[in-house]
Amino acid sequence: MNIGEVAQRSGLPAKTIRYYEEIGLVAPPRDANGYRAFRESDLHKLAFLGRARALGFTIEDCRALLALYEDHSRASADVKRIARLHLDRIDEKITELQAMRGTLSQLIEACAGDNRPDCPIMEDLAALPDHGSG
Amino acid sequence: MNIGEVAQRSGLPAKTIRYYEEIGLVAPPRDANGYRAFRESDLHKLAFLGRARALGFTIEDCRALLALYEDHSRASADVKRIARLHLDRIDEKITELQAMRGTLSQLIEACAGDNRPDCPIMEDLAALPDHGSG
DNA sequence: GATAGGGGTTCCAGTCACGGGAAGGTCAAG
DNA sequence: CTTGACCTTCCCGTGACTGGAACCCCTATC
Repeated sequence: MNIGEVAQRSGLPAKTIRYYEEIGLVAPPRDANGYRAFRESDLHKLAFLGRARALGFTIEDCRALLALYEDHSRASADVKRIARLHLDRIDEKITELQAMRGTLSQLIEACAGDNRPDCPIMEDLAALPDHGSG
Repeated sequence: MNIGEVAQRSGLPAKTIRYYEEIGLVAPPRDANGYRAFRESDLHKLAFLGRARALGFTIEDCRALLALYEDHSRASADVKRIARLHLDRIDEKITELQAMRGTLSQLIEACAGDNRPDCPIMEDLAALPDHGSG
């Protein structure tokens, strides 16, 4: 398979596939003309990577997961641990975003949104940070 | 004020303040020795930027907000519009993360997490993408 | 054999919002 | 005069790609 076909079947852009080769996630052999010659196993790895990335795993997580994917004597506990750590990161991010969301939506609701300059959003942003002297 | 004091009072790292100068968000004059000489107004701008960034606004949003901050004949509607667009982006991100969270937590729950290789997480990741022929 | 097009290849630069660290100038205190 | 804390600029690295230039390969057509 050339890169175009693999791109189509894995759902990844050709650029991304080349990048994954560069960082050592896949290592397709080359044809005599220099073209990458992807095997079915490469396609499966790339599809795996695409799915893992879609779930938000970092590239380094993906590298670890791919190693476990290839390791038929793996322990599912290892997979689960990686997934759980990632879930924790996601929860942190969600919490952070929801905090922003809370503040923002309050401010937006309080803002008249008319042609006058007075604006609770501006007032909030303009507040100097607390130096907490107590 | 030198950069150290402004950093402390604004809560921003000196590095970040220099970066904000570089991209034109603040323009403190210089002392004879080449040191940046921040005015109170610069401090206020920087504190404003810090707060806006903490709410997740992009630098370009910040640039626009700062212009409105300085514009005493602004319309609060303009502020509100920027904030609302940002809120929409936050909501998108939250939705995306919650989708990941949903899939991941299901998979994690279904995974035995023992020393056997069988693992629903791996099975999910290994699925080839649908080519949707119908 | 020339040409057009649709593959493929490499390499370089840019993204976003900084952070780290080197190499060097400045200032107040002892 | 030295120490040490501050300040300066400059350049590289981050994560995970994306865009584009310049070039090669292969097939089909005239």
